[in-house]
Amino acid sequence: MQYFAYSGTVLEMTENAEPVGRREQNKIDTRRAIADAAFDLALSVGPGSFTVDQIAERAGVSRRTFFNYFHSAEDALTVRTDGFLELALEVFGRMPHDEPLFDSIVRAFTETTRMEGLSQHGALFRMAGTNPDLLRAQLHSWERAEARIVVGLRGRLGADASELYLAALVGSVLSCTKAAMRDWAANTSQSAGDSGLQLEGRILSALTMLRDGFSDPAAEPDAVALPGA
Amino acid sequence: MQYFAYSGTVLEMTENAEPVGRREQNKIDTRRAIADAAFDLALSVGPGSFTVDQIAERAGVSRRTFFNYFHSAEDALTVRTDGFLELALEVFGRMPHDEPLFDSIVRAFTETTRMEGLSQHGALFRMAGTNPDLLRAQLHSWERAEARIVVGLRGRLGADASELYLAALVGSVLSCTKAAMRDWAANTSQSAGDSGLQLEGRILSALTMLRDGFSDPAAEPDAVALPGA
DNA sequence: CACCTTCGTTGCACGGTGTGCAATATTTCG
DNA sequence: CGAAATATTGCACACCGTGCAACGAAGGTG
Repeated sequence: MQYFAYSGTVLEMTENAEPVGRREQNKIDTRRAIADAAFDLALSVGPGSFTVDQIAERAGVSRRTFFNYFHSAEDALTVRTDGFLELALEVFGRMPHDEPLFDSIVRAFTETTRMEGLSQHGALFRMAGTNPDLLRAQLHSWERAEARIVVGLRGRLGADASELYLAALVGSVLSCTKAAMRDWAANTSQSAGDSGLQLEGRILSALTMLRDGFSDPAAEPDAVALPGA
Repeated sequence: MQYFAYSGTVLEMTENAEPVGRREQNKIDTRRAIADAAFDLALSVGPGSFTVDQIAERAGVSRRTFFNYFHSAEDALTVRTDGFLELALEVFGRMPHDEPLFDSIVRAFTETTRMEGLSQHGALFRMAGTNPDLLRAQLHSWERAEARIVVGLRGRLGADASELYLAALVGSVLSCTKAAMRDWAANTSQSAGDSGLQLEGRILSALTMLRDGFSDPAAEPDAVALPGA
């Protein structure tokens, strides 16, 4: 129950509401313990090479309890992806509404890259390359985020935007971010100290391409400066 | 073995190479029979509400043979999605290389909507909305297509384009197409005779938004004319 | 504190999944 | 035809995902 392999992850977003009882705190701890156990196992023996029983045992819960929290072993590995996207949406929500939309989007994602445990995301992306089930779980995670972001963006854009516009825009933005993260995960060693900056640059590049309608195939990935801060 | 519920699907693309022996033809038939059986069941009892054994029985093969062809029940339902995207890539490959890239992309997708069995795609999209596993399988299908299209596009653009540019562009194009198909599936009755045109219009709208960098949230979804033909 | 209510955890059972393996049936080719 | 190549099938087995009922730990009330 009290298993902590990676002390700091994205999960503490849910710990903000201060008056949290033992019950809720226990659930948060359990969820974290399971997610951490799953991630540890995925790192050590490889994704898809371990069973739910192993996760449960390592997390100190029963097999049945695992399924009370997650639908599958792969789902336990998308907690971090979910957290990243949830955080990005939250950051986006705090952007001033009079700022140009594109700048808000870019800043929401680039500032989110300064979160903790970024290197774990790289590992997850690389793992998804060799495990179809994990890839599907991650794609689903992005898909869920897409739906939430559409809702958030509709509030900002109002009734001017059609549903098709919203879906196409959000889908494209997330595709570009995904592409940036994949490129970053594939071409960055996990021990690079400045990997956060490398990711920021790639996200900015991809989103700038999007803003410009992909009119310049020869756009230099790293030749753009970051806006704001 | 000789089960044919839906006579015409996308699958006959693989039947072009004429000198096909008995062995190969049998495999194609079996694959089709399984896919059709799965689709029939999904339509009649709903996705996720039937077992692999039922598919196998309806297709006239053993349970074990089903797994020789597909990983899961949901995978058998992505055959049509795979076919659509494969066809789009093939059509794109036949576009003249001196045509503007954007026009080629739009034509590749809009012309692909004239394929047979289009209404089945609408049904699949709607089913994915109520079944997470099916949704994941479909997302995976689009993901695989993305990888193939990147390869095809790299050949056309040459070394000018960075990997990030390619991935972001293809991902965005597919996201827009996906958004168009979802919007179409959600807002079009399956019995509409002109549903193909409605889909074409939506794809053109979404891709036009993409080309313009999503600069106009108030873009009229249906106010654009189709290029070519 | 005692009591009761609420709710999270656990074990159990059961049907379904996905795959390795060996036997069998079918196609291909000399 | 006969042998090699390959597809299908049954079987076994580990694992998955969930309903259910029993148990136990918070939380509230007097």
